[in-house]
Amino acid sequence: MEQSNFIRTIIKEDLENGKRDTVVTRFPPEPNGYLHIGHAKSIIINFGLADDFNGQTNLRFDDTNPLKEDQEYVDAIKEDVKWLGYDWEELHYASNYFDEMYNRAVLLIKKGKAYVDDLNQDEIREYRGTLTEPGKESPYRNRSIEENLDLFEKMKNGEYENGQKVLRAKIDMSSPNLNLRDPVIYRISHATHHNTGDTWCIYPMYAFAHPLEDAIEGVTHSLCTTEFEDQRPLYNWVVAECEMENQPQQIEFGRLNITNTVMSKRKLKQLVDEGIVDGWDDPRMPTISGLRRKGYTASAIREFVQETGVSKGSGAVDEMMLEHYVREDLKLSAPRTMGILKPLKVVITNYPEGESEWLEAENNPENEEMGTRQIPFSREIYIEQEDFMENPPKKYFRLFPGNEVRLKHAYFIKCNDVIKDEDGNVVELHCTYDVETKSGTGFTGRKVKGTLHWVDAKSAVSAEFRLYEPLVLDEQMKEEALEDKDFLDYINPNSLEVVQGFIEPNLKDVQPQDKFQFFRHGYFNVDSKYSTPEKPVFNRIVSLKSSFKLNK
RNA sequence: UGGGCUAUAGCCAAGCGGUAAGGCAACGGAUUUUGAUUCCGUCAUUCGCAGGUUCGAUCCCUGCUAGCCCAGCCA
Repeated sequence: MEQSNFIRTIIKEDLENGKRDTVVTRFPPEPNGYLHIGHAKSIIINFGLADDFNGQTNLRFDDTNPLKEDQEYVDAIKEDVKWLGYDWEELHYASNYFDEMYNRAVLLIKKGKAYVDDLNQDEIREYRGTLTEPGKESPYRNRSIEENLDLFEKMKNGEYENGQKVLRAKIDMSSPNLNLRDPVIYRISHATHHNTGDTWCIYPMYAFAHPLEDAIEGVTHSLCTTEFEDQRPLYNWVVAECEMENQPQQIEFGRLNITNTVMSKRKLKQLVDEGIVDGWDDPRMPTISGLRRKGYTASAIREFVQETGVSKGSGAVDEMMLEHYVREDLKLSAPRTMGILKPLKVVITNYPEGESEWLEAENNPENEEMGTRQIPFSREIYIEQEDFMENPPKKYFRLFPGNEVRLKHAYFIKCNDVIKDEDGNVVELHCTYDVETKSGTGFTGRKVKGTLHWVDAKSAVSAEFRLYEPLVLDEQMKEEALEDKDFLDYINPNSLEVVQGFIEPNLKDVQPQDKFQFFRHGYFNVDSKYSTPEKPVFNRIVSLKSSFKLNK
């Protein structure tokens, strides 16, 4: 059952009442950075809606500003869209329409609907007026059509410096909608474009270019975010005055916000440029590539976005919801295994020295098709440091002196002695095991409250685990407003914790992007950048939910 | 304080004049060799507020209030 939302309703009506007989959407990123999960929402809405109505979706690079764009971003964007599971019908570049756009601008001039302005940037701003006061007309506003044509051509021919002249639409300097106060539609920029090279030195502005791109491609429903709502009258003006055959309809939806998540390309780029993160695909980044490297699956992202809905609201979705969908997705597909993040050695004093045995373990008790594996067990093992307390509070089910617990897939052990170093730190535990309690034998003689995961010390494989927290926390960001600080001053110092531990020997050949559940720790992904055959590196995708709270 | 937009549970969100879907979170309880999962149950007599229209209003009208967006030669 597909969810109901206002855009779907509009499209359905357009189809039913004959306003449209097909649906064409487009995903139009500017190649000036990597895609983030907010873009994923746009992708899913555009491709999803077109799919549902047997329409088509194009990928179009909105590359009208050579100063900020780069081929690297074009490539990354294509990869991310594909990885999310979508195939575009046609691939376009706005820059391929520069000739057409130029001609349409000339048409506007000929119709007396556009003029070349000599005002500089500051003057244009002053003449624009304010939110509450109307603007005033530029002294160059009433140049003759011939002069405008001549000047515009000279702009194109490179006879002026950057900023010396612009082409403006002639609309209404007193409009309450600032976008209609003679918006600039072409500026001079002597810059090399990633696609058109040095062919052009004038480039169309978004407000002029975007509606033309949509119209040229026959887009029916041009879906964008709400900050473009005020541009809609201008969008329609451009389509009409440029006499475009197709008339796309712009519809705006609320952008995706997630708690404790930076969702601004500008800020994300800042984090990358200043080296605060390890590139656009740093697992802490909300980029598609970052989420992928962290271990998120495309289907989890799709589920999340779909369940999160489409509306015009501007609220923030709880990050817990994103985490929920990746747990849900990996629950049956990720093998469940044991990893020790912060090891504490345990010697089982009554286990024969030099001996070891193999124990059978299910790979996923909720998915029997995943089969079983054999894991070694012997006299010395590692358990988690936090699974032992010398002086536990009430309701602590794990190990403490005199207490007996179950070792997952193995035996019951009881803690007898605590070995400490000179500083009083617990460095080793001496326990005894009970042969009769072996897993799978159906032993019911007595019960224990806790089950611990463990790894055989002799055969354990060293591994690195990377644990993440949000890069910035909303609570701390609130102070930013009060204290006039940059958001970089609020980077969470605990956003990355690296620990060295152990994994089961049968995990020694893991490959990048392999995903596992380590019992009680959560879901992990083999890092695609730092993991090596000698030393696997695991990124924690998400922890398991836990109702356990240590109250001291 | 000009214009545009939005207000439904702690969060996201259906609902389109006939008496409040769903998901996340939370909280009980059962099962459990992951304090996980699973299961069962609880969670808006009321839809920002105040009026009005109507037999009947979350839905239509009016007026308030709150929040978001707009003064790039960015997109």
